[in-house]
Amino acid sequence: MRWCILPACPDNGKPREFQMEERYEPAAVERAAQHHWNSHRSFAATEDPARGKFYCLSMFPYPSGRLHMGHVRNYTIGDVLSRFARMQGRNVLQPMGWDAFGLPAENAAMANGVAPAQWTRDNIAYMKKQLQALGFALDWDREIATCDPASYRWNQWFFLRMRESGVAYKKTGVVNWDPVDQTVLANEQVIDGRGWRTGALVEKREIPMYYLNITRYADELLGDLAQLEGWPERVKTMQANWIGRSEGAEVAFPLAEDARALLGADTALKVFTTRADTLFGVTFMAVAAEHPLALAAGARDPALQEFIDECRRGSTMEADVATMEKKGRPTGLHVLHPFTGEPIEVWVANYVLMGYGEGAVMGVPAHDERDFAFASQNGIAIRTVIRPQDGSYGAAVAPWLEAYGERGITVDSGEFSGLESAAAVDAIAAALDLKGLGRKRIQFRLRDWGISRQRYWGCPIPLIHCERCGEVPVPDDQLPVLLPENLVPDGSGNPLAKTPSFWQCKCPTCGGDARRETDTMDTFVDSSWYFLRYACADNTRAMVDDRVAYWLPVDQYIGGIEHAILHLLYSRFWTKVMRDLRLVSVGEPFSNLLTQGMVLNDIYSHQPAEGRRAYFNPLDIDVEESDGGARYFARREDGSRLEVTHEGLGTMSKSKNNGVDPQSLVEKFGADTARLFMMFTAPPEQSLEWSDEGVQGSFRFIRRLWKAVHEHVSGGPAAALDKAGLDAGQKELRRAAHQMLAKVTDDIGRRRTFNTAVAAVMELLNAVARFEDRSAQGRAVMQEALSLATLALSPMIPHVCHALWQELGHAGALIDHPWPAVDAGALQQDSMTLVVQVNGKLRGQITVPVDASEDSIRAAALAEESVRRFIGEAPPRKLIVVPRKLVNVVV
RNA sequence: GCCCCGGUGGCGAAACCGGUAGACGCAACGGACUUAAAAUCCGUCGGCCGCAAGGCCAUGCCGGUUCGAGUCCGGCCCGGGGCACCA
Repeated sequence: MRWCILPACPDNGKPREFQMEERYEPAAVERAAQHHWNSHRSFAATEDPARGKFYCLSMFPYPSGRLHMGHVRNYTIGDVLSRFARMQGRNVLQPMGWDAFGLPAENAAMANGVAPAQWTRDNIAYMKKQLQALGFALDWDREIATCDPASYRWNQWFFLRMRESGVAYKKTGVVNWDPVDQTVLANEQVIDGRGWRTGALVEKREIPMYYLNITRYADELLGDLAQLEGWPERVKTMQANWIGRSEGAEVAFPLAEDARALLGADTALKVFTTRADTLFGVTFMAVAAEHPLALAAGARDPALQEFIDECRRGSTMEADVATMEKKGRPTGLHVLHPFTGEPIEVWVANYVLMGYGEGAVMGVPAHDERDFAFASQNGIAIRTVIRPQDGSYGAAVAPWLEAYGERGITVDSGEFSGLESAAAVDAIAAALDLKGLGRKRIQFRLRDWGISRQRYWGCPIPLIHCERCGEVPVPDDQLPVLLPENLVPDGSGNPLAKTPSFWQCKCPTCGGDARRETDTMDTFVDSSWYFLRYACADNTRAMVDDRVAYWLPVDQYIGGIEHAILHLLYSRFWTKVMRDLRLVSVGEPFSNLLTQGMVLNDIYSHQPAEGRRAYFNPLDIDVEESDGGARYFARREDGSRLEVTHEGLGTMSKSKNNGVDPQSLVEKFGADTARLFMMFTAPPEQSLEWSDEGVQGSFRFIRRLWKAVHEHVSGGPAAALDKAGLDAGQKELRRAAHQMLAKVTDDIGRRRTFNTAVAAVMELLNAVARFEDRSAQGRAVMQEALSLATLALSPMIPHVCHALWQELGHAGALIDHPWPAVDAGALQQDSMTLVVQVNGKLRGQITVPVDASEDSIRAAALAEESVRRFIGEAPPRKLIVVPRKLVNVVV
């Protein structure tokens, strides 16, 4: 360690926080910078109506134990944008908190016997230290953890308001049931249709649950997407498809004699269809296994009942349902065609879901691919009732052709024959309406949001069940319903249901013995409004206050693309409900959205003959290449090796054991290197495949920057810059510096491509290294270039820039310095280089004055030697001049 | 299965509105410095042909539009995300 000779500081008499060393020592640099920010409370945000606010929000983490690279990437992006906005004069709020309820805490409890509360709070403490070490410009005064009663009491309070307004209601829903553990399983806990701990075949079970009526807002959630100009198009497309508005018709098929005998005379089998024009092609009906008609038929037919039971096994996941073999059984019951009165047999099919639409569909094999497959497999008639406009096929026969599904002209459809599809839909719907058997209707794919969870580590639903009074809300003045924090789940059901001290209570209405609700809320509830709470985190008397009106909407939201649908849709919905209950004034919570790509890593696993699949960290894998491909071996703690399967790439997660802990990176290279690496490696929206290499390069760059400043300042203070008196070389470096600044300003501010911003500063630093002019003006230009580089990099690597700024002799801390302005004069050039093509192929270059006329450019291009060689004697057929870019000679 | 996104040198990437493909960095290789190593600095670095000048090929695959396509259109293959109880 060596001390250098310090240059005098021109106008800064303040003592140095440390002496500049020749070597870059990240630990000392980061300690000093963080000390400055903390002691000046640089990031504590206060409401100031006079200043333009900038609410910059990153999705809060689940406190899983340690930060992972996805967090570092996410929070560095947010920090760069926050610090950039701050330098541009905005009043910035960048808060942080913890999505602290959820399943992993219960899993950890089962594995280690630690109470979820303790585990969660320990994790929060550790991860908070990690976040602080990374130097994020966060206002920690507003920190919230969703497992704190101060936070979740407002979930409960607002749930009761939603219940009063009818947004929250109760109905039955389907869950995964593990018959051995007697417990409800999350989809994640169902593997190949079996419970992850017991291996037992999972059953579907219907239980009462609370729902939020998000479908009431479906139209608005869809329509308002158009306002969200600051959202990525792909996210809006995904949400629009998820909401899935479709225009169609509801059709009621009256029950035939056989079905009426079982179900009563008044009922009809209702379906929704977007293809009412194919109504005369219906040759069967399919209902879900849980449909009343199926249940009634099953009761008198043991073979059918067996099939219904089979349908009830397996998972509730749509991906499973969609990929499983399509099966069906006839019920022997019939419904009547609404126009012809012809009997149509009703089938039970495993691909029809009770939760979708009416739980029943009409089968038109000739014009629907899935119905076609089902009919072919089960020997059901196929009746063509649509002819394409060009008459390109006669009857629909195997194999299925795309054309069968297209719209056209109706045929063999009674009085509705000969109509174009759209007209046929209108005519048929109108006729159905007259008969009272149907009407046009809009159907959404979106389903209501079930929020009940039969789990411990979540927000208790504030209801009391009384035998006399029914379901009674917990009075507001008794909120919050506190979650006991000392329970340890064992995997067999909800511990709350086994804890009488929790559920035993008195009815608030009659005072008699009553039972408290033991279900807790989906954790998506917590994340649907946490961003509002940051604005007023210390308010113990109300969910929101005036400060919410100041900060909302969020100006920039940053988070993983995996949240493109559920979390973002639920938050939009929740905000609209709060608006309708007059708690907030905005209808959309997030003005601008940046969806960060996932950080991916290899996944290695081993499936033992019995028990759970084990995952191994990529760091513990040896790869052996051979002719037949690669084999993978996991090194185990006892020194043995186990051959494992490479499952491919996947998002870094605890469950796949493929996370990379940023801690070692920070300890070895410092926070700035970790931040720079994440920003430089890929553009933020793109997924990033992890690799250890490359980190060195980021560290090396910071060290080169440090060295360049050190060498410069050791030459003493620089003279004042005389812009008009520069020579060509000085002008060139100055132009490079301002070009860099223009690019970085645009890349951070508009394009949000931090990788190219870093590359631009690297290029400038390469030019600085080549610049050997040590004259007074040479050093003045150098001083400006290094100062601009420091400012430009400061949102990304704030610690080292804090130190370098002082070294460059500037008064005041960098954190309080505004973003610099580009000097247009520095960018001016006399000549420019144009590319010359012949028939679109690059053949040469010409250099012309910037103000050259098009004619002189044409002449110069044609005179260029290699162009003449390629065009030969032939006169050019066409000359294309693209201003400031190129000339293309076409022969 | 359905919806969304991506695929460019050995690797991460750049090319912003259809106009020089590979900026910037990593790795590798050659050299300088060093007793040595590290660090640092200089140079080479898509493929093929050529002594060179230069030419040809090349942005997952096949086809199209255009004076000109990594970029636009159609079809396919592969990878990733989501699919409502992981968060």
